[in-house]
Amino acid sequence: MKLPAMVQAFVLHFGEMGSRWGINRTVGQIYALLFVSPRPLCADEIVEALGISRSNVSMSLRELQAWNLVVLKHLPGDRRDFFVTPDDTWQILRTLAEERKKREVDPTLSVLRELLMQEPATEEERHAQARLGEMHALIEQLTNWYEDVKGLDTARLATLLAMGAKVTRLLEATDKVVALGRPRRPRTEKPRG
Amino acid sequence: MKLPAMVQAFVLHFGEMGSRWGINRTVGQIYALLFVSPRPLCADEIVEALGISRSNVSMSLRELQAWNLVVLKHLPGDRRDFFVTPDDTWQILRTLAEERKKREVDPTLSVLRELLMQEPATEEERHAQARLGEMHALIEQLTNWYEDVKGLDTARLATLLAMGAKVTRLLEATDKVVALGRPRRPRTEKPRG
DNA sequence: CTGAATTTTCAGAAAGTTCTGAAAATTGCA
DNA sequence: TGCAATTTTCAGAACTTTCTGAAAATTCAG
Repeated sequence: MKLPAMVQAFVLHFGEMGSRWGINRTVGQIYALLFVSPRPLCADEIVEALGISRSNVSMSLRELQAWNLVVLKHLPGDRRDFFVTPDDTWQILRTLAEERKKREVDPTLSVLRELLMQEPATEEERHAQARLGEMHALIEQLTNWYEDVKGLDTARLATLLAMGAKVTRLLEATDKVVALGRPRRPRTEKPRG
Repeated sequence: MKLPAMVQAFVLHFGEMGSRWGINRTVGQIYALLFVSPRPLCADEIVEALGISRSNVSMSLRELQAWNLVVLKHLPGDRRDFFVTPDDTWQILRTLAEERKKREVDPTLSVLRELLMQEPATEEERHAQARLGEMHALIEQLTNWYEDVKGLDTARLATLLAMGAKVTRLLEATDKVVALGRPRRPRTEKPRG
């Protein structure tokens, strides 16, 4: 590795974190390297920069492509495959959230749903099922929120984040204002333009 | 294992997922077992139920306690340690979020901050630092949101989740209402990109 | 077509992690 | 105190994941 100190530190850290995030060390390092690189890199440059085997780079790049975290790029007059990370850092976050949900949440949700369909045979199973029901409800609330929010464009998402917990205060205030002006009615959803 | 079929299925699934979530198989299984159990279990009961070694149970329980995902409980007139998961499923979620943030986000944030303090020596480092700055800003926005929201009581948190993306519509509506009462000003932000 | 450049695959080596059994330490009762 | 019940520790066995080198496959210019 003959990288600038700053890049090196970042790459190594990302490798470490990679393990905690369920992507492996090499994959994390390659991602980090591409993320800070001012231009597309080809496999051999990555080999050179990280001091790992060519085959490892090849396999890790496949994995990153599968996760949509890097994309392949061809340079004119060069036969080799080059790679970059998407520019938009928010997009990276979205991708990551989506992939992790697919791998880490959806399977559990579907197992829970199946188990909740079953008739509990004993008191013990009845209790277990009730507990599973709680967990299912909770995960479903979270994923519904996520599905709802993930479609927002970046500006709105940023607004939402900036607002944070203040939203609930706003909601309460709005409720009161609405309550003042109107007799109570069941509210129907308005579709958005 | 001589568990009810439903419990067994859940326990095994959670074990599998455990690996994807960075906690290991046994830890996942023990957690799942305690989660659906109608009463506190002691180590030997867990050994019996899951068919794993006593020492493994002991170590895994330590880990779960460190994560605050199970708590120790003493039954009157019994010398053994018993274990339960906290009842409130939301609390479990909060704990999990907090622990994962500590392990998976905070270290990165602090490395990024350090690297951003440095003077870039080359053009390459300048570019890398700009990129790291983007990542830092993004993670910080997320953690700020999280810090803000995590203090909400469960009812408000549920409201917030239920509201989801509709919040931004509400915000825009509120902006307009507020705007009516005030002198017009040029807007910096364009709606709907 | 040929063959050099490049990428991919895969068996097994290396490294990392999880799990066990045996032994040590702790606890609290008599 | 002594002792049985219980929990903890830890070296190394078993298992899993990651990484490599060598070989196969693909690509494309001539």
